[in-house]
Amino acid sequence: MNIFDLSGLNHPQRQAAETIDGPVLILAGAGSGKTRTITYRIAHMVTNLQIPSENILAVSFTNKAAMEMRERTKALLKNTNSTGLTLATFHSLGVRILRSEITKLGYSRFFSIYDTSDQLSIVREALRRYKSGKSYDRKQILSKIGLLKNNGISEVDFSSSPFFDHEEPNDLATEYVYHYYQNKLRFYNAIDFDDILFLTLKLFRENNDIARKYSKRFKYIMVDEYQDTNHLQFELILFLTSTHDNLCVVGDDDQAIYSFRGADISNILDFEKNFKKAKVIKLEENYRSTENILNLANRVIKENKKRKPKTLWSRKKTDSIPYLWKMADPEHESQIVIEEIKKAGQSGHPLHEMAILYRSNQQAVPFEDQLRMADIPYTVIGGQKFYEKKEVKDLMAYLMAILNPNDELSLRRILNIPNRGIGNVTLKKYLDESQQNKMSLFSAMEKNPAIDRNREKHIRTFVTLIRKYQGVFKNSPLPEAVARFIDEIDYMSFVEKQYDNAKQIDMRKKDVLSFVESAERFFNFKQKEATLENFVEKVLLQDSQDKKDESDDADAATGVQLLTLHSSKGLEFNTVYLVGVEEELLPHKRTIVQGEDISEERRLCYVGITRARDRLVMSYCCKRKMYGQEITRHKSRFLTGFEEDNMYIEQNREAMDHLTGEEKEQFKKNFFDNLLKSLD
DNA sequence: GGTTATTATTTTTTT
DNA sequence: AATAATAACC
Repeated sequence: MNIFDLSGLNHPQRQAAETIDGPVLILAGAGSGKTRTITYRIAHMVTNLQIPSENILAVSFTNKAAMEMRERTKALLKNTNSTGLTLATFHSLGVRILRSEITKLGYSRFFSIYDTSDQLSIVREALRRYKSGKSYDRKQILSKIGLLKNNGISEVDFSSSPFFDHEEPNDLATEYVYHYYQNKLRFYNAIDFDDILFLTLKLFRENNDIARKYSKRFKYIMVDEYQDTNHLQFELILFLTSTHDNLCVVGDDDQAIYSFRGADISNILDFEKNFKKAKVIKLEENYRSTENILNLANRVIKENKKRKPKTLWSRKKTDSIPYLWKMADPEHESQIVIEEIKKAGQSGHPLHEMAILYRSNQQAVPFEDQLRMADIPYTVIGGQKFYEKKEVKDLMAYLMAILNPNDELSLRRILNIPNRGIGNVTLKKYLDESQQNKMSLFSAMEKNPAIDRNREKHIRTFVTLIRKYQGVFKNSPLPEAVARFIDEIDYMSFVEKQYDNAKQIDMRKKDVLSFVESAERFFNFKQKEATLENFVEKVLLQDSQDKKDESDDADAATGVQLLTLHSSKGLEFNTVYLVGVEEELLPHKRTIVQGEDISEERRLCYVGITRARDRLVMSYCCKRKMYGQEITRHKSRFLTGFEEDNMYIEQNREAMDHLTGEEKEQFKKNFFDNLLKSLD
């Protein structure tokens, strides 16, 4: 029998890995070897304790974290059969459960999943019907609906819940919209992201046997990033542990950064209250950052009041101190940072060990420009989602309509793409027809294609197309079916017609091709399970299970890494450039105006600092364009008030503070020499 | 039915 | 500044 060796763990880590039965809370500070501990724990359970891998469930928050865990576990268990192991995000687990059980809630198993833009268009429709002189903010109403769902409140319960204020016009509008919205979704056989958790919970509540079934299957449950779980997720965990109490949660209250999504930090703070006899294990030794970086991080986070007491420490001593660079504007900022990265790259530092972290996605733009100009490879993590690109969305809408013709939103999107002579007027006629006969738009078209004699042929062709491809997708391999479909509707010609500039066309076509490639990879990876519904789900949940294959041939993981502070959680790099550390950006303007929860912004800053192993450079700009206007900016409050402690060195890069007088003269001379040369 | 011009609105973070 | 929604046009 194989023995899995746990001696590579320190004492508390080992204790965490060996405490298998009963509730366990692992308070894991930044860089304390959290993932290592979890993966070793799993390996210990499977190899040493002979626990069948299908009884183990590990849930994490983001796909990236899930993938990292998956790979590291796989590496530890390479000689053992661990295929039954379930490593998932809450959402992917939810979809998996709903796929096999959702009929009990009156949906068909081929439900569509709607993203934010789909949601917004239904809200817009609802608001148009909700006539009341005043106009409402769609986004505000949608986020209220999200808040309600994340607190387990259905459209029926809203008006009698504490979330409802009958004197607040926005709530009255939300009340109407919420009903309208849910009715539409049910009619379309569609669910939104929040429904994935909401409906899974509903399913468990109404069918205790199903909840017990899953609880019996998952006898050992681990939840990563527990500080970022919300109320729904907490209740799901309660159901999953209804037949046992083998629950191990891992988290760090200092890294709670998802409250905007309903995350409730009291889940972790009250764990010992909610789960009696819970063992608490603290991991406080940081293996990642140098002492100086860690000291700065501790200094920044210290200002937050409501924290679990802990002292992170590191053995890594160095002389180098974090920098704060003062820049003129974002162009200057990106220029200086990229120059620096270029030099580091030339002297042998691997590019993928350097990361640029920022608060909001749009900050990436000037850095991308500079990197492209300097011909340095880079990867932007997150940003515009693959499925948010117009062409991908079109194709996805087709796939969803083929899967679920009741999905009116998808159907309407692609009805006239490419142009097939079914415009708004015809659509209107069929919408009326569908409403009158209480049938879906697609059924209306199929049952009565001749409402308008002139359009009959077009309608028939469209209905036949969808029906035909339902068969094709059933009977041929996914990538073949996708390619054949794109060919049949001559989508590439349509793309060509849409744009006049050749470069644009080229890029859009590439998106279409990578969509096909992604289907191919999915097929190679999943084989028999590469069904249409699984593929659609994968794209929508941004689940990159097949990422490994991707990086094998495309070197996706190389190059400088560009990502938001949010998506940086759980990752680490040798060098971190934390850019835009300014008031109104970090902390973000929105949180300052609302006058609330600045502590979360501070945690965000803390997360950024603690990503760095050896070198940390922060920067801020003196001016920045916003709403098309130039605005003066200031250093973030998170770095003010302790300048004399020398925890970081501030340099004015505009005034070349980092150079000696002699170097400055040399620089100026070189600058003018180069200028003269370029004039020749 | 489709295209273009004008106006209004927008900027946080992710599943 | 850039984009989406609406109105006016062909």
